[in-house]
Amino acid sequence: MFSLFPFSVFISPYLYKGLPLPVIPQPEILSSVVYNPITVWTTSSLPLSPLSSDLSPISGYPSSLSDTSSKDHSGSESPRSDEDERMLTKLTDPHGVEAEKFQCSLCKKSYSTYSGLLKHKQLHCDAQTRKSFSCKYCEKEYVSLGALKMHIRTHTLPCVCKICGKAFSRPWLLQGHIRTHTGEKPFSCPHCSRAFADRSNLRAHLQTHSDVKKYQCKNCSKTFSRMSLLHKHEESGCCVVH
DNA sequence: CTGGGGAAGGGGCCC
DNA sequence: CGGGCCCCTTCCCCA
Repeated sequence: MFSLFPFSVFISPYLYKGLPLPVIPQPEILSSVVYNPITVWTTSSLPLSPLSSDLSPISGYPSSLSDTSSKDHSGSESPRSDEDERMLTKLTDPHGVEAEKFQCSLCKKSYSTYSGLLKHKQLHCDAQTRKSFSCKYCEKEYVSLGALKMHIRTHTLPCVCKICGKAFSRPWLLQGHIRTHTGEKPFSCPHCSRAFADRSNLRAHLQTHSDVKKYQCKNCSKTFSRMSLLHKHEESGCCVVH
């Protein structure tokens, strides 16, 4: 479904990623995407995220801005995993007699067809080996220990502000918080004099420079700069079927 | 009431 | 596996 949307008309996150300093792209670079957003979203047609990191870098921009160094989103993923390759390996005995061709890497059961193996994995092995990590502080569950540990930090709040004592789950949250004390605003709007302590807030601000807002009510076609404003609008009754 | 800014939370990805 | 950084989203407050 995502292929239906011309993502490239939006600000590419790659314009920001990987820059050593929070350098904001020059107006002439941003202008075509900031001032002329062609597409608006409705809540029913919204992609998971209009500025999703699945976006392709805007073609034609300098590579220094589209950043291919620190993060490679160029779609180098292989169509088939190593495990799949192993599963597809033909199993033959030392005498060359072909056995069942496809073997489960987990329980070693063999199947004559790949689809048979896939079915087995989906219904049996994968389900059995799928682990669940539960938080001891709440009822959340995660499929990986790392994700759980990350979540637990939201309970333990190990990062404490030395100035006011407020605690945060992650260092960069604390870092952002400290800016509220120092007044540091490293993210400047290229179109006005405003500056922001948070990059996301700058991104939201950039929408206010756009003539056409990208979040559109599917009923009255009114557009909004933020999804939250669209939600507010819809909840206020515009989209109620009379 | 609406729109915008400030602050913060949480998931995903890369190194 | 953990840290760092990315992103989007949400909540609150104010003009």
